[in-house]
Amino acid sequence: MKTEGKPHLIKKLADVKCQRVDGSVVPGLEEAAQVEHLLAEPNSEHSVDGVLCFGKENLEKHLKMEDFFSCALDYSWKINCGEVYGQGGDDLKLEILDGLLDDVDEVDNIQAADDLSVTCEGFQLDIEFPEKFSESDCAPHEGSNSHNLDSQSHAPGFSGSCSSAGGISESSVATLQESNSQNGVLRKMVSRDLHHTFKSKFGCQAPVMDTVRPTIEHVQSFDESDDDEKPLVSFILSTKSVKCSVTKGGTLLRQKRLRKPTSRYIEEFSRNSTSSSKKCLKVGSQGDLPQVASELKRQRGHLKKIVPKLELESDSEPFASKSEDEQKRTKRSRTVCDRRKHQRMWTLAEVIKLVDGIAQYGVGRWTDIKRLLFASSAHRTPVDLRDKWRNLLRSSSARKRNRRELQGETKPKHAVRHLPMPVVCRIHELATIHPYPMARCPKKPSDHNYVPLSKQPRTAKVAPVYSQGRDLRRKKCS
DNA sequence: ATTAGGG
DNA sequence: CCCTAAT
Repeated sequence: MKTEGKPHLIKKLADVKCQRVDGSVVPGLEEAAQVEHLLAEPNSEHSVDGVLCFGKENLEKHLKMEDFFSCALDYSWKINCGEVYGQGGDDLKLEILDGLLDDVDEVDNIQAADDLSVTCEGFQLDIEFPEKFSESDCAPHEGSNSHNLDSQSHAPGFSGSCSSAGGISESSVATLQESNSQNGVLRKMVSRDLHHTFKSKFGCQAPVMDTVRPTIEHVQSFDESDDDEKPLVSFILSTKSVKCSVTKGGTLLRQKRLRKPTSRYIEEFSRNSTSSSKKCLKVGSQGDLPQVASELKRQRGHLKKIVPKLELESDSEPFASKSEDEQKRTKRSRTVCDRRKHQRMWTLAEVIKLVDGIAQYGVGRWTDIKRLLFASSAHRTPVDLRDKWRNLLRSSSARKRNRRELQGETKPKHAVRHLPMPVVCRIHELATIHPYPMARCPKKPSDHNYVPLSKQPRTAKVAPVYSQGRDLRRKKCS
């Protein structure tokens, strides 16, 4: 805030508990200083006239602001204010204008926000139809909200509050009270009207200052954590947190917003940097690849933790859910893309190694196999090994079946591609020997005396008997 | 953290 | 190959 050169203001503010003076609030206001319309000029140790003129100059703006507020306050505030201005006593007028002077920066602040009108529309919509959040509302809302987000640094209290009526009234009230906190009469009036309108509107008591404050702080925290990209996402998140308001801390929100994209970006980044050329990956650059992988993994874990919370919060928030859907859609498409890029063919050597490892350590000890046999290949995670083994089993069984059923056929199409017979035999052997629940003894266990698999450290539960190779997809039966 | 299982 | 639930 432009505190310098306005000692009287400082004093005033100090009198009013300096609610806005602490640095936490500043971001928006500092930017407002750049708008520089107002408080520069009235610097002329404003006599009352100066104040008046100044106030009149900005009367329009003020009225606009009223419009803005009235959106949330059902116009009663506007009317009241107009009356006050039109017929009120001079004292009152002066006081109001004086208050306006102090507020002007804030008003301009709001004005400076690119699309006040849009914002107002958003508010109005929300206020007028709080009970029917229909799909049709969503699109315009999102549009307006993204605008809002662009301007949210200017008007912290307003962005992100459009979503729910409660949120709006809360932050609006907050802003109002903030901006009018220097003016006793105005303040009283405002709060009274606020309470009145709020009461008539929502049938309950208007929130008190104390309940309001956390919202503001929260919104601000949202502000500082905002990043340029994904305005929608950030908006939604902020909205959610505003909705569930006071209890939720800003840190959680930040985490949510930061983590999710980050993992994606990291993933993408690692893809782009590594998979641009496969050879490059296979030969070199393995030094930092594991780190990336582990990082990815870790973040995935975080993600897992965080996402459910997110879903919890999103209950019955129509356009939040919609945009979440959007998120999912984009995410899905991206992941599909990534998956393709990711894919690395299993070489025969790898398969053999895997089979060896399984024969050596047993099925299920994928981490061991990975650590001991695939230590050099960073891109094969234990899960990959397991997947590969699964596929091998499936394909081998399929091949056997094929062979048996259609003996005359030339080649079992894609059943097992290019796998040398010995390997397939080994796979089959292992498949019969090792207790991998799904694929074990796919055919007739009765006529086959399979080894009691005593050696296996990780003896799986007795597998249910499956009739066909397709049993891979079976649900587990009792 | 690791594994099983589904997609 | 990815994701998730279960352990």
